[in-house]
Amino acid sequence: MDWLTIGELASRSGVATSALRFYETKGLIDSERTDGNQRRYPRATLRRVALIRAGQEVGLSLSELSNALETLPHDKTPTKEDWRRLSRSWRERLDRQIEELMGLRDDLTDCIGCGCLSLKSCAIFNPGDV
Amino acid sequence: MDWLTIGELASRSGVATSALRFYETKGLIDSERTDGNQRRYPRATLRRVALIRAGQEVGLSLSELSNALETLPHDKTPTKEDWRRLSRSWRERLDRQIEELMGLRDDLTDCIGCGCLSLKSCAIFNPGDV
DNA sequence: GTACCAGTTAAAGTTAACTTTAAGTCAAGA
DNA sequence: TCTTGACTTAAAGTTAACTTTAACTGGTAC
Repeated sequence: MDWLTIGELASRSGVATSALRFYETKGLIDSERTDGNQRRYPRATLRRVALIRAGQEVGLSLSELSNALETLPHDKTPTKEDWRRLSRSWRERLDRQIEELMGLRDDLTDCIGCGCLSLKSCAIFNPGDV
Repeated sequence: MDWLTIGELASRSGVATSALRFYETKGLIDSERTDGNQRRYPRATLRRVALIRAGQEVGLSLSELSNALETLPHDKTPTKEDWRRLSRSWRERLDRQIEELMGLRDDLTDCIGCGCLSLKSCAIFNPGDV
């Protein structure tokens, strides 16, 4: 197995070293140390970091990600089942998010059409569907 | 014209009084004062606050909103043209956001289908389309 | 051996969007 | 008059997700 320094991991993942250290304090990733106390990451960490960034895109917080990734192995490739489970739940989340934004867009479109200067009847102005 | 106290504005808009005062420090809304130094808001502020919340939903920051609202009258209903301009630009923003999320969802769907354990070829793992 | 870059740590700083706190004022009801 | 409850302010606190800083160590090129 070949190991990555924090600088290598940073440049390959596009995530700053400071962020990687930060992730480590949060338990999202972990590392071995050399004799000189430097971090060395297994290759699988590259994937793990990519997952973290993808998860953030989906709108997950680091602590939610921490829970989600808890079930995945730190030092090797996750199984198909691991990945299937994760990606399915993220997809559902994305679906909900898109749903929500599209609803808002529809409301907005209606408003453009109608001029929508009535506070009482406008969907945008009455988010709780009053 | 009848005026709203900060408490009334808060309960009608669903925004905390502390947030309303905060908005005022940011110049997003403004108020008159009574002899006893209490804030009184014109009715139009209700709409303005609703616009702020809607804008936030669309993903705008308060400072972006501050710019967007700068062109609107503080103390009366915006004209159709004011509103048309605003809602159109917000709609475009929403379109882009939805576009982006749908792209991510497609990638994710592909990944579910393929098991997607290859770091090299996976769209999720290679956000920059590598 | 000396320069220099990559790495180490703990602690403080950053930004957004508020909330909380503390200490005080004002208006209305019993 | 006394007591609430709604209001006022400035200043400090909160949370997330990091970044920056300062002071130090380790490894490599010349």
